[in-house]
Amino acid sequence: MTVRLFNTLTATVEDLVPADGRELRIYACGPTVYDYCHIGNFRTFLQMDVLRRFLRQQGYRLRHVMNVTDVDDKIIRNAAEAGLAIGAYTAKYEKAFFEDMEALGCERPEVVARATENIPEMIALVDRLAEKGLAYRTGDGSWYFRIAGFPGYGKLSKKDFTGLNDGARVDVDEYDKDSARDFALWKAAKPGEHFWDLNLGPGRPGWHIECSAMAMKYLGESIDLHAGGEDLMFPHHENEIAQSESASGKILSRHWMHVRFLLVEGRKMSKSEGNFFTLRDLLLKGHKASAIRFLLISVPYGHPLNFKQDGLIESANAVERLRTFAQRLRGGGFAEGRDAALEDLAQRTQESFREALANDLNTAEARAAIFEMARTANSAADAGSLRAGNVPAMLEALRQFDEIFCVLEDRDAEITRRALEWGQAEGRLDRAALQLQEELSLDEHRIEALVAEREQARRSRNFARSDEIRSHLAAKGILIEDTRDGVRWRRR
RNA sequence: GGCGCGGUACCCAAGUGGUAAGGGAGAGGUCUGCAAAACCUCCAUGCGUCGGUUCGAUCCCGACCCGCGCCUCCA
Repeated sequence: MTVRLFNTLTATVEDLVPADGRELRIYACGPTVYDYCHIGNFRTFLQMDVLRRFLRQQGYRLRHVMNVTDVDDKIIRNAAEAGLAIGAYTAKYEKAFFEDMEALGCERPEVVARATENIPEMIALVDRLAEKGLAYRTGDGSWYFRIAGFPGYGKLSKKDFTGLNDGARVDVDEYDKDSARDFALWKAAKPGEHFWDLNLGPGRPGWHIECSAMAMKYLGESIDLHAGGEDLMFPHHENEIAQSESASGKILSRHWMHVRFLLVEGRKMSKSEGNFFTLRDLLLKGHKASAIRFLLISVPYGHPLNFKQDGLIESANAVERLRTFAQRLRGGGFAEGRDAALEDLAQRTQESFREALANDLNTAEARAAIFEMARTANSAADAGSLRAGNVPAMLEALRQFDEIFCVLEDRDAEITRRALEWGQAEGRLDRAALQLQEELSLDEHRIEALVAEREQARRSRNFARSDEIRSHLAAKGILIEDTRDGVRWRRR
């Protein structure tokens, strides 16, 4: 099925098709590894994950490149403060980033490109621009891009730069630029700073050039899709377009996708507002990784997502409902035969799911289809009309759902344990986290033993003892359910 | 000031020119030793306000109110 996505460049929904008819070439802006990533960052990466998973499910072949920005002003500053080489400083955060991505169930893109490993390519690109008269050097040895030399500037963000914009907010530090809007391609090194000295003079790359150079290196001069958070639209992506298209004479990307912001309680997340959460913060508060993933992908990428911690509880409950349903189907015990209406439902669910995602990645509608199937199927199972022959198609619908949403398998306790280990090593465990650690320290054998003892008590109709065990476990976050097919336990 | 987005039930949140998906929470019920799970019923004559177009608008147009984002580093 052809996937349709809103294209920022044309402001319309368009088919996503590989230009070469074979492999879709995607470049997505990745993290700057100067700190732990926050959930706003992860909303974007998670939405990209949904996109790539769905594209592959629909038969697309992908070459998805994500950059890791491992040199910039903050990194240089923080590394110097920590007395570390920048590589040593960024290694820690890059590692944490991929651990977090793994915890959230994000697939690794086909190519992960580090800025510091592609400096020669960036320099070559600046050279090309200089040859065309679009890059110039200022008194301090920095290189800038001449925006006046690129007529299309502003076409992505729909900004008009033809007027007299200079002067509105002039950057006083950069007085010798030709125009206040001109942006840095190469920043001259200040004393004591890390620098590369090839043929542009000692310095380091400007932010935008890395993406232009790496997209070109790994995907070619013209790609199918370029994506990132909405804040990157301007100036970052606009500047990439200016650099790449000036150098190559070709369109950088035919399609542009921007993930809208995640807001916290209706406001933009920022450290100064105190509404700033990293993934690790949330895990240590006891939120499940699956709930975080489910919440962050449940609102379609084209809408802002209003994040609240209560939403995570709700999402955890919603995920649990689907897990319970899947378990029920797998548990079997249904009468032979096949109900035609339910067979039809399973097919329709698969179609609705696929169609919702193909329509500009409408994850909200896609998940609604699955919940509808779960409700009807549960109801039928209660009534006895769900037959063994209906199970495979329903499990297939769930499989297709989980290939994208990736929340049914329960890895939550393990992921939280890892976060707790990290928190302990970093001295970041507060009372709530210690309580959580205590709960998770109860191992499965011990739980199973207590559950068995409770079963024994129940059989001899010693309900006092049975309830005592149940409430003892409940206090440790373990919920026990007696079902027709025996006992089942799970963590709150 | 410029550009843009959004205001849908208690909360989160899709969506459509023909009368409001889904999830969570809540209330009542079925089942259960009791719970839990699951299911059933209830929970917006209503989709920011006011006009307009239309046989008909939450969805189109206009004005207004409110909230937010970008325009500077930022997913």
